[in-house]
Amino acid sequence: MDKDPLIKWISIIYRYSLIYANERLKDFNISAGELSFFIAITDMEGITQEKLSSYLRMNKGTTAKAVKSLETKGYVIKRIPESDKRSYNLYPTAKAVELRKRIRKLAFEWNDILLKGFDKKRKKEAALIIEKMAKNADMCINRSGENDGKKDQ
Amino acid sequence: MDKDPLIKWISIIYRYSLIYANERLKDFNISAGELSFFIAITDMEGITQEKLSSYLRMNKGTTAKAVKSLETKGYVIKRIPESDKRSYNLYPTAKAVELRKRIRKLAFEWNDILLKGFDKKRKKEAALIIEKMAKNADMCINRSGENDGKKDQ
DNA sequence: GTAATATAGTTGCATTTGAAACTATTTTTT
DNA sequence: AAAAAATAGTTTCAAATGCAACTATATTAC
Repeated sequence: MDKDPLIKWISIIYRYSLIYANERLKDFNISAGELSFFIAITDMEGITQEKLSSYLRMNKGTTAKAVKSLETKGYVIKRIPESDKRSYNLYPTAKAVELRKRIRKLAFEWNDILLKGFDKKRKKEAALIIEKMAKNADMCINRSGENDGKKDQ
Repeated sequence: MDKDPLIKWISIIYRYSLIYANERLKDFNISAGELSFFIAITDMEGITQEKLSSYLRMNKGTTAKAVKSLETKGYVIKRIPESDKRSYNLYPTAKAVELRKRIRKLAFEWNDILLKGFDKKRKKEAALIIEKMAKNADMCINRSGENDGKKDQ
């Protein structure tokens, strides 16, 4: 039954997700690694890199590189707010906003592939389980997985 | 509710799994990336790199590098079988066999962390769901997710 | 039995990512 | 307000991985 640890399957899902995303995103000149950043920035205009890192649980170095790349590609604009000159507010360009729906759709199509053969109830269950597992992992690594990485509501 | 695609959570679980494994494996001089290879080789003595790649759904280049590293570290021995001089049979060294139980335990401890707060039934359900999702991904990318990556029946 | 094809592995290059050291700014201490 | 600490980003290095081109051996076709 569980002769293989979960990490084996998680690893497969993750790596194949990247392969899928890279393939589907080719036309947009967006890489798989940039996908989550693209979505988050178009969803939360003005977010800082710090918040973005915490939202996606990404290392801030990784965030810096992804944002710079999206900027170079013309999808993101960085603006230094008067209130804090150390930070950037990140805004999607018109070009990014225009693509937003298509990119999101594509990301959710992968959900459908992963959940193929699941009935509605199990789909919901799967999403809850995955999210809970991620929060458990977060809690273990950061002792802070209880609020989706956002400021506490 | 599902404003974030599953890939966001999968990505977190995967990346945090690596962080956890790297930390826990430090003393053994085994890296997180080598973990699955280590486990598979100690479980299936004599397996070829080809089979290993297909079992773990890893690119064969990645497999080559991981195996070479485990060989350098003294955990794996490669033997060319008479039957096919292109291939290698991979065997764990005594040192690897000795560590096997501890390494496996450590990998499964991560399962417990991921599934913390799940009752027995939901744990089982979670494992099934994850495995099914991986197979769905595999089917999508390779059209071949129905037999655990082993030789086709 | 040679030529063509397939299979097993390796290597070089690129991308994704984390860690740690670094810079610059802001906040806190005293 | 100067010193110390915290915060936001950047950069360098290394690991994990996929891909594509490559070598070597085996199998299949003709």
